[in-house]
Amino acid sequence: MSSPSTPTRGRPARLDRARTLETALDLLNQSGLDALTMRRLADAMGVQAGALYRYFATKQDLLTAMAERMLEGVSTSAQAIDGDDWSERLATLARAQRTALLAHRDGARVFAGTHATGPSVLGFADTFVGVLREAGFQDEAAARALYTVVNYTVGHTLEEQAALQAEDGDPEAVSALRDAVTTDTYPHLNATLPTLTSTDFTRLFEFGLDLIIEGLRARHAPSSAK
Amino acid sequence: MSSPSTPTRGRPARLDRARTLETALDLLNQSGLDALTMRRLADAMGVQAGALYRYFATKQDLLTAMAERMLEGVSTSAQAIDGDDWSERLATLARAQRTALLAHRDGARVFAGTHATGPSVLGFADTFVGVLREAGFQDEAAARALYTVVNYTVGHTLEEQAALQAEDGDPEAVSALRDAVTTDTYPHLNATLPTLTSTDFTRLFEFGLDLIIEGLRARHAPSSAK
DNA sequence: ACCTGAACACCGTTCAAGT
DNA sequence: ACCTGAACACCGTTCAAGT
Repeated sequence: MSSPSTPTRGRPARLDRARTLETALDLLNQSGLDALTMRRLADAMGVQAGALYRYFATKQDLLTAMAERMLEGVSTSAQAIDGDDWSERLATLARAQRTALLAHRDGARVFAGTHATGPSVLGFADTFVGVLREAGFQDEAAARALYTVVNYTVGHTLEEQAALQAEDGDPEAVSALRDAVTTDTYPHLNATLPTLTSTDFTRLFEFGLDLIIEGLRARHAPSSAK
Repeated sequence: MSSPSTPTRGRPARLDRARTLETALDLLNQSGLDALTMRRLADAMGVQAGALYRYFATKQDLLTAMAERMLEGVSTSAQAIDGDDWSERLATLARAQRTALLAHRDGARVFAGTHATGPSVLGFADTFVGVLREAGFQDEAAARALYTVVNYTVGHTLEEQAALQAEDGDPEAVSALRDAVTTDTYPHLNATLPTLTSTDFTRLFEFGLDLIIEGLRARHAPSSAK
């Protein structure tokens, strides 16, 4: 409860959780997740690698804190839009999560690889479930819908950021798919190739999000039509 | 086209892509992705680590081949169920993908971390898009629906396998969530806690899959009501 | 042709010792 | 109290040299 970060009478610490987290997120944006090592982070902080372990028990711990930090403020984005119906508020929340993950290089990979349970993540989840419960959905449906939307959003953004990285740096992989599909072996992929290789990820995300919300609407038994 | 694996007159090779792939998947099941190193795989094959690079250019290459291998046979599973309507065939395909990923430890993580474009993956995609096109969906909708379902399935299974690992080995994390939620800070999470912490992942997967299919049904303009 | 041996340039993590 | 220095036990990848 008081180990580091408590004001003491010793030398002022060159390290602390908040500054380290900030530097780690900067490093992530500049170099990507694969290049984010404890040694490089320590270097950026002007310190030896071992010193980081006074503030983060493991690298996984650091990544979890980063994931939590990335979602800071996402839940409030939907409260601003009050008065809208539940479906629009849900869509706003999902879009806010995607945007938050996209805001950092490999953001979806960091989030998917951790199990953050800080106030940002829990606040987001609570707001999400609240929107549905107040709209008259059953508790079970509301909780399951949270997972559906979050898992879809993370899955989509994972794919989106992977595709963005494949574009620059490895353009062979894209044309490799094109070549493989351009035969009579995969007639349906061939026929839909323009859409399959489209880079309009926002449109793609909206399509799936709309399907899920439409599905929710179908099982919506309005008790109090607010 | 003929470098290794072609029958030659030299010593019989102790290594080849197929056997190495098999061993890698076994090792994955036994020890998990984090313990799957080139050195340990080489050890299991009775060979030095460097020798693996005659068959796989990089570790990423090996993982991609593993992902492709994992999805072998998933597309045929839906062809067996002929005569069903498009929605049931779609659900069968999605379930088959989840099952294939669940069949290997960290299967979803391997799949999400690669960009496999082999016949298993492309065959699956072609079958999926074909079901929708033949049901009368527009090309654009069919292609986008593929991404929606696949991204949802991967996102869900990623979460499912992560939760399974968190259960045994790190049971504090689960109760940590319970403790954090059991306050008046997150009233909606508190009210839905039983569903949120349920381990019936099949039911959870079916819920989201059903929402997506219901959403597709809503925009289904039947041209030929087969 | 296929594999070994050894190296290169790294990793995450720990911990006595310094200040 | 906070950080250094150095070590431990590893990594992925390359490549001359052997057989």
